Amino acid sequence: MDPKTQALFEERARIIKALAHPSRLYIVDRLSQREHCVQELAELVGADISTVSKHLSVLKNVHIVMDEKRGSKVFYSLHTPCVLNFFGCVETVIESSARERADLLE
Amino acid sequence: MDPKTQALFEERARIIKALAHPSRLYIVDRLSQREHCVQELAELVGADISTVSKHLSVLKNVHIVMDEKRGSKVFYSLHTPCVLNFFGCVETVIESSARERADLLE
DNA sequence: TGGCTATTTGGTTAAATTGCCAAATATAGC
DNA sequence: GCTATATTTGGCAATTTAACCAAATAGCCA
Repeated sequence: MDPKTQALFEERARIIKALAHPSRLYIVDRLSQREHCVQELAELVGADISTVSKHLSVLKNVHIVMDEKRGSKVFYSLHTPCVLNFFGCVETVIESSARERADLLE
Repeated sequence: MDPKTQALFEERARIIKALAHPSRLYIVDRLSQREHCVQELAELVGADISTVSKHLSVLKNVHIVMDEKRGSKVFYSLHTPCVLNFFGCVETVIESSARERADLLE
């Protein structure tokens, strides 16, 4: 694989990796409805605030979310809502493997 | 997060995690053109055959690829070509952050 | 059968990820 | 300035992931 191609796929993997965690996917899902501060997200996810803060920074590093400080709170929102299209594709994969399992049972 | 929701997002993450590696993304890309045997993919990726075989089994576990044994070779192909839609979304994210960097320079 | 090729699996090591706690930082209000 | 609230950061232990080599497995053909 030539260096340029490698760099391209590494960059792509970096984005996808940021999404490759249940809590982060859930955060993205919640943010698709409306912005939330860290505390709210921590409660929704059911994890320590510091843990959620780190998840958010992972998402921010690849520009999937953005943050805005208002008062003492930091509000997060989707910066690239296009990632929601991922879910549709993922559902298709899940359905496809479910269908396959069903076929095996027949 | 209730157990059912959690299970859903864990399942989604499982699919996305399978794609979250440069070599695996490249493999999917190559398989989108045509089927390949393990040896060919190992050469394309530039890694040990056993390494590529393991990457393929990760992709097979989530039904992104499928394999078919013909003679002594195993040919892999895309089982859920829909994952190619991912790339478009990922490109958008990359462009968006590139645009942002460009804005900062102005 | 024996040897050859193709692939998978096991083992080991290094690196990355995750989660929590505690400490540091920043902001608001008194 | 002091205190309370909100968030980030540092540190650490546990888990997972990735890569290679070597060994095991499977199929082909002489």
